[in-house]
Formats: sequence, structure tokens, C-alpha cells
Amino acid sequence: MRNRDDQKEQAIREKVIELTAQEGFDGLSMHKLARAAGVSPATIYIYFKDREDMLLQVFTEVSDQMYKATIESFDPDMPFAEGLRVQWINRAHYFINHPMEMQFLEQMRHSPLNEKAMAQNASMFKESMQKFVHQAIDRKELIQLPFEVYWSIAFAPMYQLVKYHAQGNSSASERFELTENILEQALRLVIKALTP
Amino acid sequence: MRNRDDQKEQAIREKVIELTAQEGFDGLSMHKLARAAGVSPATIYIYFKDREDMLLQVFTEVSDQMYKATIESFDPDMPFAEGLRVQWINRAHYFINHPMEMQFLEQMRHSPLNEKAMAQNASMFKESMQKFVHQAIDRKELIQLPFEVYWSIAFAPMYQLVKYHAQGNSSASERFELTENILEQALRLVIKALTP
DNA sequence: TTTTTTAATGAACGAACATTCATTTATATT
DNA sequence: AATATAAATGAATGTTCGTTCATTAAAAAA
Repeated sequence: MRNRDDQKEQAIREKVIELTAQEGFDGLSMHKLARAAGVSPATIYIYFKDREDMLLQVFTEVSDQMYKATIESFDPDMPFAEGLRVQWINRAHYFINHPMEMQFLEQMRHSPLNEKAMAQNASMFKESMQKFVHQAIDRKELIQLPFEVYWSIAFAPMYQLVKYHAQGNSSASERFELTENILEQALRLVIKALTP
Repeated sequence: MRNRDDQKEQAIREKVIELTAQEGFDGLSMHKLARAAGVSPATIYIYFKDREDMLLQVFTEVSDQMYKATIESFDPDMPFAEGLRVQWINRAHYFINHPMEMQFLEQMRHSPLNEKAMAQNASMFKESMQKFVHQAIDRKELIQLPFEVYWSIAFAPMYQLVKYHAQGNSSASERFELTENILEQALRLVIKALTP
């Protein structure tokens, strides 16, 4: 018997993220990926059923990593504004420090694979977020609104700010730098919108 | 001499949007596209230099159409809240009524083609929006903030709401329907965040 | 040490890819 | 009606695609 080489699998997973972020899904071919990861094309099929399964598995892994970073030091019984702040800053920092992972996730989210990814993904995380939100509404720390409206107002602006930041890093002119001050300002405005 | 058939070109452009929305960029092959549009693959190359040029041209066309819809009945000298409302509702309705166009635009925005698309695109629209924002700040109808923060807080939530809506239309369970009331509620919250 | 098991591979598969080209078709101009 | 011009095409180009397979290498179990 011979054991699987976890380093090989990890190399493949990392290159999936890197190549997808750089060249998009059509740029990600199994041959290129194998060459980048330093393995044979056939090796990829030891670890993944096929290309789609590979993308979905990597998506799940990166999502979980991002969720984990999001709830670092978060406690569902925190006051609403404080709990939101912790998650907000955690997630923003994760994306700022992992631009390729963010690019990969966002490309996934906007591709037709998204539906299949959603089906198997993140139900636990979403449930606990819904609980946090409903609890905050009950305590009158958060205005009454559907979960989707809450999420859109709370987090979509942060995603957009990080995207501006990432774009600015590539094009030289009129660069937008996302400082801690700007993050704080945006967060305060979001809280202003959401609290009674 | 023989004239170009505008209907052929338009059929190609429409199918680019449709196929990209349905199957993503890797699903969009020139052969499939030709078959869907009812032309020969070679015909596409009469109207477009190559695949990338085609995608960029369609992106420009759809963007312009969306910008035009956004500023319908908008006047830059409107009071800030009213001007924002007009643009906000216009754009939301455009996306709700043109889900494939939105999917196409968002896929473009998150692909590596985005940089090339930005270079040639929409500078005039952005300039007039910046003017509107700075004018509002001068009049103290809008709090002082960088343009990117304004845009993120004002429009990113609406994009996210429309995406929830579009997802909900495909998966049967726990469907989220974006009603006019919910749109209005979100818009009021955004205005609450942005006004002094 | 030998056997057994599975990881790992390079070469090979047919299919599908973007693009080109020789030819035909349509139509504006003469 | 004849000519000229460019649109339109199906077939063919060579390449690259995702995936498989016969074979070899490694290491755990005997």
C-alpha cells in the first residue's frame, strides 16, 4: 500500500485558486493546472472525480476557511453592533489578505456552478447568522427587516470596497486604497442604517 | 456589393448574452454560439475580430444600455435623495427585467477580462456620477466620503438584493422575492446611512 | 524479504476548441 | 444585364481540451 501525498493535493488546490484568479475559468485547463502543480494530469483524477468536482471541492474548502476567519472572536450573544463589527472586520481582513481566494470565490458565485455549490454548502453558517439577526431584532438592537435585506446592506458594501481596493492594486492611475479608517467609516454608516 | 445584415449581428450579440448567462464563459464556444444564432462560425468573424473582441463589444453595448436606463428621468441638479432614488430604482428595475444581461455583466466584472473592459468603458458615466456626488456633498445633502465608499453603500446592496431575487427564481425552496416594498425599504436605509 | 496495494505517471484518446480559407451567394453599382 | 464587391458559408486547419489507461514506483503489510 502507498499513502496519498497530502502535499500534492494541496499543491493542486492552491494552483486551482491561483490560475482561476489569474485567467478565469476558461483559462483553467487540467493540463496547465497539472504543470503548475508539478504533477501529471492523471494524478488530479486520483484526488478529484472530474474538473467540476475539483472546483466544487476547492470552493467548499475556501468558503469554510473564510467562514472560520469571519467568526474568529465572534460570540452570537454579543450586542448586535459589536457582533456585526467583529464579523465585518474579520471578513474584510480575510479578503484583503487573500485576494486570490476572494477572486476565486466571486468568480464561482457568479458562474453557473454557483447553484450546485450552494446546494452542498454553508447551511450551518447561514443558520447561525439568521439566529444572530433574529435575536438582534427581538432585542430591538436591529430594525425589523428580512434576512436578505440585512445581509445586502451589511456586507455587500464591504465586498465592493475590497473589490475597488483589489482593482486599484493592478491599475496604476487613481488608485483606491482601502485603509482601516475608510473601513471604519463604512462600517459606522452600515450600523447607522441598520440600528433603530 | 452586399450589405451587412444587422439582424445577424444582433442575433449573435443576443446569443452571447444568453449562452454566457446560462453556461458561463467556458460554456460559450464559437461553434455553439454560431449554431444558436443561426449562422456559420466564420460569419462571427465578419462582425468581430475574435472571441475576446466580441465579448468586450457586447459588454460595452450592454453597459451602455444599462447606464441609459439608469439615468432615465434623472437630472444632476435634483436634490440628492431624489436623484439617488431615481437612479437606484431605475437600475434595479433594469436588472430585474434583464436578468441575463445582469448575469452577463456580473460575470464579466468578475473575470480577468474586466480590466480590459474598464480601460475602454464608461468614463463619461462615472465622471457625471462623481460630479453629482461632490455637488451633493457641497450642499450638505450627503455626508463627506470618498466616491468609492458612496458607491459601495449606495448601490452594492441593491445588486445583492437583485442577485438573491434571481437565485430565488431558480431554486424552489425558501424563495426570496424582491417586491417594490422591499426595494423601497432598502433604499430608505441606504439614504438614512448617507444623509447627515 | 516478499507480497500486496494503491499512488503516480506519460502517452494516448476522441472530442471540441478558435480561427482560417476557398468557394458561393447576394446585391449595389455600372 | 453585366460587373464588382463584400457578405456568408461549410469544411478544414492545427491545437488544446478533459479524461483514461497500461505501466511503473513506492511503501505498508505479510
